[in-house]
Amino acid sequence: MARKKEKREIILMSAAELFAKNGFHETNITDIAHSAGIGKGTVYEYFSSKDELYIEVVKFNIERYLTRIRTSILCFNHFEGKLNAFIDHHSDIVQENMRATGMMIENPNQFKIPNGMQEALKLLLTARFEVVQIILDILELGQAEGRFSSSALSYYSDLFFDMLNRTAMRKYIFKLDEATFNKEKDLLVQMLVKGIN
Amino acid sequence: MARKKEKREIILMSAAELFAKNGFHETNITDIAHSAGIGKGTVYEYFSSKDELYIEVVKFNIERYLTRIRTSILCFNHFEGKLNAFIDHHSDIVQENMRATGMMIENPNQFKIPNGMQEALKLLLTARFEVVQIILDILELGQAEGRFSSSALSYYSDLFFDMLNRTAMRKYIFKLDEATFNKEKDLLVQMLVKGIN
DNA sequence: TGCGACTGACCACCCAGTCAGTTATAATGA
DNA sequence: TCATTATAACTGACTGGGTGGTCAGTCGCA
Repeated sequence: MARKKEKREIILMSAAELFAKNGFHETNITDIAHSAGIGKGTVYEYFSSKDELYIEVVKFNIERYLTRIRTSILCFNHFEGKLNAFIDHHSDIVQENMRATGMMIENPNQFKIPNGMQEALKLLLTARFEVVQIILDILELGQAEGRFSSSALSYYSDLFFDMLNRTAMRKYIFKLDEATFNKEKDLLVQMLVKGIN
Repeated sequence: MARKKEKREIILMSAAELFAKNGFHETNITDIAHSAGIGKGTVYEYFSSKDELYIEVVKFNIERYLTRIRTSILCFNHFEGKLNAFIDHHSDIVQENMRATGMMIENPNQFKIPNGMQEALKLLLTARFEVVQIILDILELGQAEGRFSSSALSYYSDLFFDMLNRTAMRKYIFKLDEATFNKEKDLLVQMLVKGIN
């Protein structure tokens, strides 16, 4: 029984890696099975279709992301601590698996998704809302601390998610050294704090 | 002769529309041909493969986007005018064809692209650089006008492209009325101007 | 009448999903 | 402890559907 759950996890991890690296269409079930060290048929013992597997991978990634972010900011009580923890952990996750987080940005831009994948899209949209809500909570805490006053924190939260994401990606894309990256993170925070009206 | 070029354009437009609406994999040549009002074989008189057609569509979209943006900001001489023109026209283009511009955001996030499509990825990355350069020029103009002083305008330009894009997309996603959208555009500009260090 | 534009039936290939057959594991009993 | 059986887990050759690309033949214009 534990064995069953364990193997499911292995398939999920292999699929997550391949989907992340190559995308949905360029990943086939045979490759996933091979990467998980099992036969193709076995995949279908655990997941009823490629679409379902993809949805489960999305769920898996979202779960992992949210858990990690929520845990990381839990131990801070003030605005600055929470914000920095969020920024650092988000950056780390992007670094480790750019596409898994990228999906939250990327997929919601698409109108039509293959076959039964509307489900995956909904999950990603919901996940984005949850992340933005986390950011909003942090900003409201900052507001309560008198850092700024604004009636548009919701808009800024939404924007900030993309700003942070781009900042984290820049490190990867432009192969920035740690010092430059840290400087950009500072500029990001300053822009947020000073820019909010 | 003119006829030949004209038909090529028709195929390109049909393909652009379908790729934009449904994505690469969910668009097949038969549909493109049908939408262009021609037979499937004819498509291959003008384009050697689906990949090449996609690349040409990407070029076509980029060209159209850059031309329009450049033209729109040309007739302004000062920071504010140029910035607002850029914002408005970018928003309009996003509105008209969200995915065509979205591609500039979306695709560069992918590492592996199907078959001979690395070309398309390179084009999109280059296009993004060009847009960011346009923004940078505007910001430097603002700096020359004494609006702000910073040594990181390049970073802010890069960030601003995503900020603007998200702002424009919010209008569509959340079906914002014109007044709310205008308010968010104002907040965006204020955040940029006040947030730059 | 010749030539270029056009066509869609056809082919070759890919791949998700199936299933009959095999292997591992657990259960039972002597 | 081991033989036997039952059940679950596993497998990969195979199938069917979908689609990119071809090409022999048709059409229409000069």
